[in-house]
Amino acid sequence: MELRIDQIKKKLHSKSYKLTPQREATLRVLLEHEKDHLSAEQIFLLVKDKEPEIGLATVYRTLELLSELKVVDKINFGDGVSRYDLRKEGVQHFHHHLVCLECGSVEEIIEDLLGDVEKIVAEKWGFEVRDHRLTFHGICRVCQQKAKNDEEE
Amino acid sequence: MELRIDQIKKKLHSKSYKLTPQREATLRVLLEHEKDHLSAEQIFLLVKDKEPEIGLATVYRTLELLSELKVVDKINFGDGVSRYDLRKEGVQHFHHHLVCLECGSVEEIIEDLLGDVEKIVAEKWGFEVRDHRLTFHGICRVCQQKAKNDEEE
DNA sequence: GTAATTGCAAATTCTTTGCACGGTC
DNA sequence: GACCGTGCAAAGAATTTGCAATTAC
Repeated sequence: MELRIDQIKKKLHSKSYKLTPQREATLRVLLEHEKDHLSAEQIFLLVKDKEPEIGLATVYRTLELLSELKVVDKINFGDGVSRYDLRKEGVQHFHHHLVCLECGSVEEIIEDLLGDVEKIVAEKWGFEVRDHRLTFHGICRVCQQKAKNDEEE
Repeated sequence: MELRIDQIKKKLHSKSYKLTPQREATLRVLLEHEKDHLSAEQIFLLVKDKEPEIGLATVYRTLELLSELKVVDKINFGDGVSRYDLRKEGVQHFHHHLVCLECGSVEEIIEDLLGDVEKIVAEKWGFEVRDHRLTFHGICRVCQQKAKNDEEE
């Protein structure tokens, strides 16, 4: 984790941004909740535990900055809020998501399933792919099992 | 087009909703702009030409209703607004999008490129896919050409 | 007739901005 | 001391809601 923070610190410095305590606290929250797809508000509340003085606007500004540096990705699952997701280290493509329509859980797929598809898009549509967003909506394993159990009753 | 409206009318009635002039005008706008990914505001302005008395709230309520009936899909390209896209008739899956980072154009891919990927998700993650959202961000053919021309100058 | 629907304005929610102050090299 | 970054409050944008009046079936 310290390593990760250090890398990001260098990235900031290379563009003459500073790693302020507020920014570091925000980063730590993101690192501690890598799988959670937090909203700005949720991040703000968690950061407040470490840095009680921080304001919501600073969190927004930090997240925007980290987006710009490609440290986080801003995503949107169709509820009204933006969520922020740390880029996986060393993984070039943005990961995919499985959103359960039943329980709302969000699972991540780190593997890149779109290699072939991107090739097709490049060849057939002449489109140079830089990034992608792929989300599946459906029923997760747990809820499928639950439905099956309910039937048996 | 009249056929399409009639089908939707039946769908509404089957859930004891009415086809009001406002709803019909909204539908007509959507049908006339099938490729355009309009925002609620844009739809509102277009509907106003047909039904000057309509209010923005009604458009929002209509779009929500049509979403519920799976007549339209609500999508989000990461700018602050929701956009609404008519479901293609007879096409089960939701189509994909190519968003150009340079000029902002949005192209549609109607073909389903995800058949194999959905199979993998079902087998490997035990996830029952109901729908998907796939958007590629990159550089469109036109902007690639433009960049090439600029280089040559 | 009557339950559904509308328009309007006010309220909410999420996010951004203006600005004076504080910290850092 | 210039400049970047911050907190706060106010502004802004998108969407939702309450309600009295209206309308489709």
